[in-house]
Amino acid sequence: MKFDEALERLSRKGHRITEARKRILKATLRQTKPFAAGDLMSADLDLVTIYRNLKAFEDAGLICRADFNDEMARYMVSEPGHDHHHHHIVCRRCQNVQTIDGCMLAALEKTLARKGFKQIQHRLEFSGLCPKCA
Amino acid sequence: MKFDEALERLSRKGHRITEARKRILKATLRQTKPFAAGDLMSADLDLVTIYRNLKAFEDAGLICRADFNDEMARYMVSEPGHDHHHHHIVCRRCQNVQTIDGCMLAALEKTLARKGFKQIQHRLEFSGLCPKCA
DNA sequence: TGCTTAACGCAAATGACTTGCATTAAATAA
DNA sequence: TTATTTAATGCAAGTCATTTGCGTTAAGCA
Repeated sequence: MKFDEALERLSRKGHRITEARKRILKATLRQTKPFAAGDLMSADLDLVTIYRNLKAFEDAGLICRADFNDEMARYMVSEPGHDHHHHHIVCRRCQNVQTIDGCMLAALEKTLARKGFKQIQHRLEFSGLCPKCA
Repeated sequence: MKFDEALERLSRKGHRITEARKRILKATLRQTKPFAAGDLMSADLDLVTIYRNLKAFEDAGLICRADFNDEMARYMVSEPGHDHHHHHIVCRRCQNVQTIDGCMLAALEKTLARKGFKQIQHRLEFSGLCPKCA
């Protein structure tokens, strides 16, 4: 995701482009792993402003939440072109993320649908040691 | 899970059988949906004691955590005989849970392993409207 | 260039959960 | 059975991520 495209998307959603927002956006786009609000912290930014901006970024589709099992919300920068349904594998050591394209759960959802379930959704996250860390 | 078997398992793990523990255990075994600590609250029980007991129950394998996306920990009573790997589908309306036996993700994990990932794990939760609620 | 209102930053609140500590009472040994 | 040990309890207070209130600042439009 490029900085200018991100600004454009924010604008289009009616969010103002402020200095703080630009700084937080830059820090966000710099992230290569799932990150938490605290990871964006810097001396000249209020944490509250970071939280509010993460909400705006999520609203504009710049980032998406991907909680793991720890106690805080994690986000990942959305890659345009990956807007469709997909899953991730996160390295438990280096936290790097790879996208797993395609999803083989349609068959199972169909089975559940046959049993009478409606509006089925799923959340699936893989973790492991990535090739570098293994 | 039967009350007496649960007590037995707690004992075997070195946990004492106290009055408060028995009361919390009874309330726990009464749950049919994923429940949170607060769901076990009652006038004569301290929330702290509930938290500590949930930890003991988890340790003894009586319950297991199954977080959904909300802000608190959820637990489900373990059914003996379902100790193997499986997933759940939770109704987004009535919160009822059904077990999905078997897991079709082995193939995908194999693909990931072929790419060099090690010690792969996954977390998968389905949600939807159950036949009754649909 | 002035107006409206979103966004900011500070302080304080929230809510789930944990920790410290003195007291009580299981489980075990005597 | 009784004494002993130490886990479990209950209260108060503390964490920690996140949210809310509010007065002030400034973005973006008229």
